Amino acid sequence: MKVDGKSRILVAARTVISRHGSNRATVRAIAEEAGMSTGAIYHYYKNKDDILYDLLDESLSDSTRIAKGIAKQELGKDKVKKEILQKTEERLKKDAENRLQYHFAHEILLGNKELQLKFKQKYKEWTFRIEEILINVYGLEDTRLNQALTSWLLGAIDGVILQYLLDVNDNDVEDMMEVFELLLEKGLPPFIQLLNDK
Amino acid sequence: MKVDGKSRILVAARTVISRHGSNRATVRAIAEEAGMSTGAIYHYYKNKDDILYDLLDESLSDSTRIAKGIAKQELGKDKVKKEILQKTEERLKKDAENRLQYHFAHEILLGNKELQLKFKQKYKEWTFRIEEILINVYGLEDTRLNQALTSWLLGAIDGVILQYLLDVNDNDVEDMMEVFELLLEKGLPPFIQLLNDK
Amino acid sequence: MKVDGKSRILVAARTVISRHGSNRATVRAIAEEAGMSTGAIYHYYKNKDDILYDLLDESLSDSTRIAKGIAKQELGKDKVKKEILQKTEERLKKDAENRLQYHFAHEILLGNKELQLKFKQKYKEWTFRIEEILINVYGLEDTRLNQALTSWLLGAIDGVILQYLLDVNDNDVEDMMEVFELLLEKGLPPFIQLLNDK
Amino acid sequence: MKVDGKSRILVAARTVISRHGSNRATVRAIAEEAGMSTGAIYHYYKNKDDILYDLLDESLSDSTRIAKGIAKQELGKDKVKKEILQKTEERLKKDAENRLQYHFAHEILLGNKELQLKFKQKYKEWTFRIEEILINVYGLEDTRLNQALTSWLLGAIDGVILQYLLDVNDNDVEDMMEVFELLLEKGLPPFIQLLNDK
DNA sequence: TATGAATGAGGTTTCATTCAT
DNA sequence: AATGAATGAAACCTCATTCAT
Repeated sequence: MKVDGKSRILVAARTVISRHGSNRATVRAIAEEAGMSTGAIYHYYKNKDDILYDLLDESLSDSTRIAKGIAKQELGKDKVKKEILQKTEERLKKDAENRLQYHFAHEILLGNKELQLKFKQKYKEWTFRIEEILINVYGLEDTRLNQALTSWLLGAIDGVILQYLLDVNDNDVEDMMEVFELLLEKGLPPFIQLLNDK
Repeated sequence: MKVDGKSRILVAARTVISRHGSNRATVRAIAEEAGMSTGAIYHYYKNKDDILYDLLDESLSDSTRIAKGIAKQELGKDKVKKEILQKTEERLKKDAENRLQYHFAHEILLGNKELQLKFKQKYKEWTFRIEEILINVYGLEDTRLNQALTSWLLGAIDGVILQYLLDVNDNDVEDMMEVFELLLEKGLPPFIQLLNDK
Repeated sequence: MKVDGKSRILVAARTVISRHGSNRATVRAIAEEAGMSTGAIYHYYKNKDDILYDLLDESLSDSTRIAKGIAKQELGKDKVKKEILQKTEERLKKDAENRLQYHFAHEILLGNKELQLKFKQKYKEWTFRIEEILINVYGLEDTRLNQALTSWLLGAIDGVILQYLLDVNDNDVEDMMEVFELLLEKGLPPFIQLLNDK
Repeated sequence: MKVDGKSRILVAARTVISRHGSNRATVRAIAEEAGMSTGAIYHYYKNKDDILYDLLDESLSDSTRIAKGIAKQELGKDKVKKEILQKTEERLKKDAENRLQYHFAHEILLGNKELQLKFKQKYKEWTFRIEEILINVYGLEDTRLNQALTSWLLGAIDGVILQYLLDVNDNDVEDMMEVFELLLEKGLPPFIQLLNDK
């Protein structure tokens, strides 16, 4: 079955961006990886940014699907926690995907407004899903600090991912997850109670 | 008093890299900001990367000094907590400095080994300082998961900083700090107890 | 009724080249406008230049037909003058057609010999027609400067058309035509007498 | 004496643009002609258009200076006419300069607004100078059609220049000038009288 | 020390043209 | 007849770095 051009380019771009040590994700490099000429790229995409957008869309959709999946389930609370633990562990290990996301972050830092907007939108959705879970599973009430709490949780995961990408975190993922599990099981419940009581 | 060349260049580089929207930190831009010619830059530095290294050194030293300062103090526990809160709040607000650090992160992701090593070294030192504080202030014992815990704490702060840089975190810094304070005051003690009991 | 491929391409090319603001008349643009693929273009034409040649032929034939039409008519002198005035006014207003002609001019300036030859041939014919009219209507005799006079007349019209294309001529076409009419009616007769007397 | 970079580039650009048969005035070609690398060009000019603007400025300033020079002189009428004839003849023969101006015209046709504005401004000034001359030398009064008349005169010259550039005008410049002289000497006076009487 | 002109490799993008289907 | 994916050369431009002065 022939794979269509856009898909090939996206796969190649993802590969190139993720490749450790890859100097830069140039159009030339993407084209080479995709096995086409640079000109061919422009047959499918108007410009380089458009490739990035598609890639981001894909990448963000994945994350969102997972977040939604967990939040929407009519599972027992224990199952939800297990689900979160598993997905988080998987994410810590998805080097390529994480590398990609930080590539986007860098683009945004360089001033790419369009990318920033897309990212912000998705981030809002994620915090919303997390909040949903905290409410359903942990009994979080509607406090003034709900959003701040979810931001800290999301931030912690992102921060640890970055540590792994930069290779400055020597802990086994299993150890990190053990602490995380303890947090979810025993740490969060009383902490959320504190917030509710405020 | 004449400021020496290297200092001028470092200040200029910091400014240029941090400048919001500055698309690229070119040698030309740094030279211009420093009020010298591009050629002059190469009198003081062998190449552009060397500027980065010095800058990273400076930047990391700052952070380390703060961490050391807090850990070494023979202060009462309350004072230490206040110190941490204040420094953390300050850091969340130091846009330029944070932007700089993520610039380094990006360079490392692109495969700059030398930078990576320096970063790793410093990161080790930070986690050590944090652990020290957790031991002195919170009575953390020598558990197998000490390092994982400190990594989560450091990661959370880095992750939230990144959220602010990317402008995807709409919470006031004050709200974020309120949750953080609650964590330090009421959340951590029982959590550390759990770890000790394991 | 099916329109044959070449015609469709010519119409499309004319449209694209003439389109105000159209930055470039690419084969792709022509193909799109013609509702076919780029490949199809090359079924009908060996290369892009050949399209231009055909287009020029068409365009020049139009002008020539008009010139011939006026010259050949066994009309009264007044009718001929009216005819000239009307056709000239029409031409000043045909933005698309004029834009096309200056596109050809540009190609010639870039060194396209073939185009140059075709153009030259047609230009000769036009000056011949104009001369014919000057002889029949104004009684111009066979002077040494006949050709120079016709060149000035043709040149004036071309120059003014260019002014309009470049949007540097703010006069109403009606004002321009009023002066032109005065020239044809009252200015040329004595001037031609002068030439005859030389 | 060392020639400064901008001058060298301008001279080279002028040469390249003017060169008959030159396929296109690319930055590479200009750099080659100037004896520098393409990168060096960008040391002096932000982009290619800026070179064009400088070139146009120069070119237009020349024309304007000539127009001003003629108009401002407190010369006798005969001297002014001689001056006009001489300058016009010179211009018909300046192939390189004329080629340059039509290159600008083409850029404007492609939609370069900035260039268009500069051109329009200068064109206004020229028509003003011509009108001045017509008033001082030929006694033209303040009629409604003054501007239209000057546009025709300017247009005629531009049109004839284009004929020469395209090599479709086989007349000797001398013959063209003879007709032009006759126009200035004998043709214009009665024609302007007609306009005044309207 | 210092300048800034110059290089050259490499970036993104455009486009006429070819060719398997 | 027709498609449209693909090529490859060449366009403009950027930038770390070198070097004569």
